Amino acid sequence: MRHLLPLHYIDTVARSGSIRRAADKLAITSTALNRRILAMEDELGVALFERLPRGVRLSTAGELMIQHIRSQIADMERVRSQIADLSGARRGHVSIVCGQALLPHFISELIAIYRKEHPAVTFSVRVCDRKEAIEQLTTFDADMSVVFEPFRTAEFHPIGRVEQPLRAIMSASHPLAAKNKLGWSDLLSTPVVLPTASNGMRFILDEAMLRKGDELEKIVESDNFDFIKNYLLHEHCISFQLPIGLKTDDEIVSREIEERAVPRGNLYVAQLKGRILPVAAALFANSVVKELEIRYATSVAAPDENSSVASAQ
Amino acid sequence: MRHLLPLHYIDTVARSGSIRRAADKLAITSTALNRRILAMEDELGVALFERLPRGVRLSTAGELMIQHIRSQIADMERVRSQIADLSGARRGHVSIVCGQALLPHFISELIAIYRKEHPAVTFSVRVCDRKEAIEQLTTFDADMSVVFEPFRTAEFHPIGRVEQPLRAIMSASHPLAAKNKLGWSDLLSTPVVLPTASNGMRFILDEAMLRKGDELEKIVESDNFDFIKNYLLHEHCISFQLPIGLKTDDEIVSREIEERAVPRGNLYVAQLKGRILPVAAALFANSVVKELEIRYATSVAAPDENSSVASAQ
DNA sequence: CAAGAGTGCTGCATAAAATGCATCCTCTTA
DNA sequence: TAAGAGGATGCATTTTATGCAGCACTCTTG
Repeated sequence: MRHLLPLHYIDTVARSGSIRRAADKLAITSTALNRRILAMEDELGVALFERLPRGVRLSTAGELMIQHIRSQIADMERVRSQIADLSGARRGHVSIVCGQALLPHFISELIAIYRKEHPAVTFSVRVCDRKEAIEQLTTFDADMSVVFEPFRTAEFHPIGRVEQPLRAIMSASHPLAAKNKLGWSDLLSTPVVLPTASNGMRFILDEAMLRKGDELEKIVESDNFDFIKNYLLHEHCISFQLPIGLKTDDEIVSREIEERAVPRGNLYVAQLKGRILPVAAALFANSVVKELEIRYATSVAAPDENSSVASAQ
Repeated sequence: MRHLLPLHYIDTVARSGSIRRAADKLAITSTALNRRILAMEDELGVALFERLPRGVRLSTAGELMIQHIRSQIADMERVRSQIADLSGARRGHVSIVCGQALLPHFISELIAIYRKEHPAVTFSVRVCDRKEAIEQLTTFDADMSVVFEPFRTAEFHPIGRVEQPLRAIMSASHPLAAKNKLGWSDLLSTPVVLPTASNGMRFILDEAMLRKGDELEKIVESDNFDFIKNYLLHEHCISFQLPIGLKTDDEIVSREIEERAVPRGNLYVAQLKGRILPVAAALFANSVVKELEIRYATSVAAPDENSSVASAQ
């Protein structure tokens, strides 16, 4: 879209932190880019960027402007998608961020199902922690997020929610594998491998420890679930996983944990508040919410705000 | 704003219904304008306009696009206003549509008060009926509306509401002026002058007549309140007005009407759903809502949806 | 039925704007 | 103190947009 080229330029500069770097990405000279920015600032009457010795940084006015710019670019994408929808072809792109537990089984399966019906829709999926999720939404880098115990701000707009208890995972040969349900004392009786602090499960566990006044015997910490899973095979210890992240596996087994020991957490599907998603993204978000409710709905499965995804007409 | 010139062009063509007419308004040749539209359609891959023998009309895709365009232009205005706000000067423009009753006293007074504090803010006020109000909002021609018994659609977002009973108005010498409160039979006993069908009061009155099964003796109909008011001085008849539209006046007096005869109606302050108003408009809208509640709040004065105007940070 | 007015569209010459190159100046950092 | 990275600027060049004249078409009108 030609008319929002200037906006795209500014966006790139803001992300790059330097006009020359942005110019490289945009495949134009820094001169041209620089002058477009000067022209825009001239029109507005204020500087959008503060000039620093090592580059540029958004000014306060720039912050206001960049939010407008990103929303306009995203909204144009929505319009394009709706227009494409008119001519029969349901095409478009869906950008998702999700927690690590969601990615390997749940999200991948749903994307495959969706793409079977709409082969013209492409996807990008990134893993991120509970704090990054909302950032990705506000910068319009992601259309939707599916995250366990996400940071919730004013811009965070939940469109679906299910509760997820933590389950203990361990090798089949671990002594605790003999029990069906583990209590707090069981968890204390064995070394544990924990996800890093940015993870939602870790958040729940840290709170549990604080409340109980006990510390789990943390021996290894990692932000990679595959690593954790493999480590359990080498030493007799346990770790944790959400039901949605589990896969039946002979070597690794999972056991229920008493709720009074470790409370359930919430898995949220969310979008940016006030945003109207492109057709494809809205449809996919709906399918995620629906599937979550079918598979994991507990007593109260309805989201706490508004269950309906902003419809795309 | 240079970058949304193409968008403004399309908007003008859509409003004008012809490329040549639009070109006149924009002070460019029809050639240039035509080519910009062709270029835009080429980029999108679909025609935004249907070519008719007597001009052009928005296609379905164009309808989608024009909504995006108008919201983009309006939102840029908001950003400009917020940026101006940063540098201390609170400037901007507020565009209001309101019912005829509101205009002469209430709105004019509030604008004067507001402008005393913010002299750099300009206003435009247009009178419109209950149906036009929502149209003006959706086309972004008005920032806010203050209308009695407006049409309510999905795009209509109330930010304030007060109830208003209808009052009977008549010359001081009219026989009914002797009574303090009029019933349905009183209204039937005298000829009446009615506002036209597009008016909210007329809507209430028509419903009352339908329910009662009686017809008021309608002798004159007009869409102009000044005319109606003057007519009351020439013939012994009555008409109707809202408390907010009344002014103490020796020649014309007003009398309460029993609620079971003619029910109260609602006066709404509203904006377009999902829109973030420019700073000045948001502030003025807030002042209108506040003032309405101070002056006319009944038992339940809170609006039925969300009382807070979308804040402008 | 024919003339006329109004419409969108196109080729070509011209005017305007954006771009790239070389360069300058400033500031940080090793 | 020298080197490097970064933003601004003058000037020639290329790209883009504009205006003029004219075409094909449709509907209105006398």
